[in-house]
Amino acid sequence: MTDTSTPTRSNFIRQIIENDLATGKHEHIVTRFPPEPNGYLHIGHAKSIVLNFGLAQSYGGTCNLRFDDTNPLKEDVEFVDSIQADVRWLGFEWGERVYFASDYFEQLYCFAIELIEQGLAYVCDLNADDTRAYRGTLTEPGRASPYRDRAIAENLDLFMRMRAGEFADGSRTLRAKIDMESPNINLRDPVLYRIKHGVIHHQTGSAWCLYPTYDYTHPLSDALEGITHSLCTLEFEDHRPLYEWCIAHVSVSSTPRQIEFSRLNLEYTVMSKRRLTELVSEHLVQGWDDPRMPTLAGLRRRGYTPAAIRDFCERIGITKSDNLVEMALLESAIRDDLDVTAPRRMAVLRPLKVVLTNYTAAAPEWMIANNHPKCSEMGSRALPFSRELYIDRTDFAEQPPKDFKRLIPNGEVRLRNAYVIRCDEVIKDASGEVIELRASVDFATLGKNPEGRKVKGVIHWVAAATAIAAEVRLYDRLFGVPIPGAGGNDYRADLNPNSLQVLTACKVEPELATATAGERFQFEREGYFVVDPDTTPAHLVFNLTVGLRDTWAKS
RNA sequence: AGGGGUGUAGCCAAGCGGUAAGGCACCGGGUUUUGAUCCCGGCAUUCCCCAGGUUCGAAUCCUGGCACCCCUGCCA
Repeated sequence: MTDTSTPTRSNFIRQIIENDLATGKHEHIVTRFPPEPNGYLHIGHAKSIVLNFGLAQSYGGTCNLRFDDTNPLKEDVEFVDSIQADVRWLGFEWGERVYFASDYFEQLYCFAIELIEQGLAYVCDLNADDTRAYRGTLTEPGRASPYRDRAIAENLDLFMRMRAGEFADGSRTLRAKIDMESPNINLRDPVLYRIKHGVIHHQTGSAWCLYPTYDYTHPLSDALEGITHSLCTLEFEDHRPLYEWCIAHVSVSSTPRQIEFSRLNLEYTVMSKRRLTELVSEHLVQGWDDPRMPTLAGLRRRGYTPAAIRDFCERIGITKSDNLVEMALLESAIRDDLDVTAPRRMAVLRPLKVVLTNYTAAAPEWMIANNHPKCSEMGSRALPFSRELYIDRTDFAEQPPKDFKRLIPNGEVRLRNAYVIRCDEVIKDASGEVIELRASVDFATLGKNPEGRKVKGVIHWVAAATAIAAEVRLYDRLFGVPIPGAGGNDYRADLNPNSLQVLTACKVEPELATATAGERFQFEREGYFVVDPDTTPAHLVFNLTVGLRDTWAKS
């Protein structure tokens, strides 16, 4: 497993575990990450993964990967595969401990028989609508189902026949007999089993037409696996009494403890599986791995590193309070990682030609450029320099704003890793647009500062003749507002129309010719970029991971 | 007859009766051939949702309010 140990801060779950270990309640802990294979993992899942696997790691315990596959209608192997790939990518390994709740279907069925025999569960003939009507409301108690007091023998017979496929979908359920008047709606005789004919379960095929519900399956799966601490999100807090009820009334010896923490909310994105699925199926994005998506697949394609995502998860902490985390925190985590690991390169995103009129060398001159300003072990590379170059249009201004320190008419600027040049002439087309600059080189400025004056600006460039064409995809936040869909609006209306900007005429230094998908670089003065899988030998494509901090643009 | 949670700076978050950690953001200043990075400094001057109370002493304990979130799937 990747060394995922980072200086961890205390949180209430760690305190509970430390106490359980200190008092001898547990000798070692067992946690689990229990995704339902009905969608791709997102950054919110990463919080849970890092928590569960991280806890096991730091306390010498184990963490199981368990697919909570109790609803075959919504699930698919595509997702069991992508989930495993994503957890591995994040840096966690589960060894032999990958399980499926469906592995326990037979065992769960036996437990249900136990409940029936104890008079704690019954077959109910109410349909879905009637079940709802009998349940009561938030402020009114429910009423007992007319089938609640069925004889044990009849329940047993009916339940077996449910399994045998004698009854239609929705015609009967197995329900726990708890308390129809409980103020906690989850305890008003919750459904334990429902009938689903004709669906092919991705693991069990057509072996079953009876499927257990989450509320019944989850606690017992935890108990069967010997989970000590079952961590889930806040909305399951109300389910905890039912979780404990299930474990208490069947013959399992282990008693896992459910602990709830608050889910991650991130500004300018959506995290619900329903919405993410819609974005994909309605082609509002280009797929689960669209670089604008908060999915792990999307973040990976965007250029985020596993280490940065883990770091982010540590930074946000674990509590029970509602939260809305700023995008700046995620961006800070990836910048911190990439700043030390990404080799530097020069790439001109919006090329403007510059001709150096006093530069007459026929063959290119080779400049030496460090791959990293602080890490000499990352080496250096040779950069061709020649009479015709490209600089970025935004690095030249005829009418410079205050404190502009790039190139202006008759002004000087340092070409990074090369000479200081002076802009002598501005050439425009008929419409008045600047199409070329004529400049002259100060040959005395290679590797040293000019005498008697200070040149403040430094800009990047590429030599025209040897430049390589590239496509660069600039990404911005997927939504234009911090909380999409706030106030009951359709979240789709909040999509940011400018979340993707494709630049097709970029010029990059020749060193980048051999870059392969997944490689990350810092394009100096621009940001961090990753080579997109769409790249071919003939066509380079880079994705913007995150821009450099830009204190100039802010003011 | 409702129940379950949560409230510490712009955001995240430590704190667990002994006098408000840290990170992000922001604002200065220094270094710099990336307006990056890095470094230094500032950022809740009795304040922790509010009001009472207990105490030598409270963000921490008690009482009463207020605000926000979750729960009426045969979803998870």
